[in-house]
Amino acid sequence: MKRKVTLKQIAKELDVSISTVSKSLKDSAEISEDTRQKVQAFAKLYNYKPNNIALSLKNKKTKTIGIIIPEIVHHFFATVISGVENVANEHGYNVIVCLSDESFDKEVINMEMLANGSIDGFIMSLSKETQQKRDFHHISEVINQGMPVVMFDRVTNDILCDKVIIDDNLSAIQAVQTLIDKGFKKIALITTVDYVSVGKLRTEGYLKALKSNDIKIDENLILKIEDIEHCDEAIDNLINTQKIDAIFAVNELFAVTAIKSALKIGLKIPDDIAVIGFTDGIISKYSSPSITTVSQNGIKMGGKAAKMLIERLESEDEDDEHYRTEVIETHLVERESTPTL
Amino acid sequence: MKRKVTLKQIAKELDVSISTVSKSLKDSAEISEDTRQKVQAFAKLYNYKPNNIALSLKNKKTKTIGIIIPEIVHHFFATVISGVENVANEHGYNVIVCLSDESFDKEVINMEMLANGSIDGFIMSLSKETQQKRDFHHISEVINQGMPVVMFDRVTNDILCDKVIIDDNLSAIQAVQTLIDKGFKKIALITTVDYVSVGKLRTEGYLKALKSNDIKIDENLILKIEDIEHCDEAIDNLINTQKIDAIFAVNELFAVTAIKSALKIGLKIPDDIAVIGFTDGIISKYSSPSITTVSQNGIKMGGKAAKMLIERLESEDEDDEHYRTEVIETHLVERESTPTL
DNA sequence: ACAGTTCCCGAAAACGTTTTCGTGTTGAAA
DNA sequence: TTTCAACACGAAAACGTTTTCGGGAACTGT
Repeated sequence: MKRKVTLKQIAKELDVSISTVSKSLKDSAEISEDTRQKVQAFAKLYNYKPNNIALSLKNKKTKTIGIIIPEIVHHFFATVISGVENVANEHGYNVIVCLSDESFDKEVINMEMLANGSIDGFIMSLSKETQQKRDFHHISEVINQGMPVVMFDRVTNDILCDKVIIDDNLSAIQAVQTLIDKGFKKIALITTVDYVSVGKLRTEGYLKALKSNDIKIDENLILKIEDIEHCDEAIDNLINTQKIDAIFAVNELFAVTAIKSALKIGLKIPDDIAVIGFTDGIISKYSSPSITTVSQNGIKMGGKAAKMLIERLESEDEDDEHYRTEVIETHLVERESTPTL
Repeated sequence: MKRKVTLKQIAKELDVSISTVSKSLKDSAEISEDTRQKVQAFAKLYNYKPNNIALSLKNKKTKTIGIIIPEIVHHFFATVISGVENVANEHGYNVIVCLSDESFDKEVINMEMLANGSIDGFIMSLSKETQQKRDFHHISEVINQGMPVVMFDRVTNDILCDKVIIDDNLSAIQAVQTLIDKGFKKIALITTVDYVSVGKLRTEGYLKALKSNDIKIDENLILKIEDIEHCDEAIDNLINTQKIDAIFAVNELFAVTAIKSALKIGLKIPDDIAVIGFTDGIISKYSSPSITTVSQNGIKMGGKAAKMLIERLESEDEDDEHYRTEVIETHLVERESTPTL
């Protein structure tokens, strides 16, 4: 076992100073051709690579991005990481991932851990609990210390920073409008509780779309899921008790559960019930029938977020207070769960 | 904006030495009650937190684990990360994630990047290309430098290190045996090319199961997928041209694709064709019909891998050459794609 | 009053870099 | 020969910690 070699060891071995070794490896003109070659050969032989930690300490830059997300097993978040990783790697950055598990406390702890020098900046999406409590002090604190933050998807207006989102409201309107255009009238909504920012916006979109088409809103057709683990029962109940011809679901889990529920009681999709979901993930694609969804390109979101963060990290003027909010465009991916006209 | 405060700044402010500050914060008995309190109060006021990078440099420990996986958008790998993250956090470790994108070069580059001090140890699963090339020098190099590595799922015998796997062979045998027990005779296999270690093992399991039941092997029923992106055509072809009554697929993508293909030509599942997949993921659960699979508990695998790595990192004798291979048990999750007896 | 403790604190090294500045040697020009 | 520049290299500081060691002051016991 040969441990990593350091400048000091090389210096000792070749009987020169540490500075000389360092400069030689950087091809500094200060060092004679002879010495340079000798040092470089030796370094190559022993496979010298500078120690990242020492560099980080010296440069006060870690070249590492911290990501904090609620869950990684959600396909959407996985794609975002993938997008971040890609762009980060291109720029020589690494990615350190922390999961909040939708818990406020874990989010705070993770942020504090990473904020003490481990990373150069954050990319994050709020946990449910954080959105519910509306407590963002941990984030503003980090920003105050001069560490840039980019929020995506689940964001808040209470924090001033760069953001990457989709237009949840408009996308929902368009999805519901599509259903209306296809002739559906009794459109149900399956959504989350209101404190989840994106759920709320999509719900508002649903309402707006109905209103602008003079369809009266039936509260019985609106299902707000509290407990995601047991959404089946609630959805079964909705489908069994209400007369509906279409469903707009704010995520793909609700959409696929609705489909399974409808199939279970012998309904035909899309003939008896049409379904549009949100977040174009793996479930929608491989469900039978496959599900029409509003695509929410996680790779693009992650990539954009990484780009914004890195630009800020490498920009000249440190504290540019001009924050941007990028809106990623969405589009409807039409599949088997909606009829073709 | 108030930047992070350091020991030096506190020392200057209170007109004591850096050592005194450091010791005070550690409640050292060396420092008088008075001074300690004064320092601690000041530190609290300014929210002092020690700089992780400096600590890493000093302690030669980063308290960070590096994960290298082929893809993060595969649900299985996401669950593994989740498992690692959980255990890691419990022990005060962070997790840095790198994706190889199934590419040998990216795997090597990522390992080299992280190996230069950024992390204390690796948890990894081999990329396809690496398995094909059978070139593992980057891994043995890292191990040689004294950095522990734990491999999971896609492992190799060419490297001596801790490993976490499932018994792919046995699990496949059991799955196929289940199909046989349920009365199926014409069982097709949809698998990967042979250089993917787990695919090969599962294929062997299929063959063994058939042999031990005196069912003769029909090469026409064995489909080896080269190009995963376009597996549809190949699978369509298999189902359309061969008389089969059951399918064993080595992953859930193949399984769900087979189901969609069968449904397309009007076959009933599980009556006309039964299907068992591998890797109990989100697709199998939410497919219609839902898919019977061999569960491959990623959370548990990741957790186990993290535990093994941390144990090694924190063990007394550095280079304990006694490597272990943990086998995570699997079980068949029976769903709608197989008939109940 | 003197030695021996005890108490409290600071200096300095160490981790591995990079970089600034200083210095000794050489050679050439005056 | 003297002077000065060019050249080649080393010392040291800096990043932020922790920890060992040494030493001055005060106190104890004779």
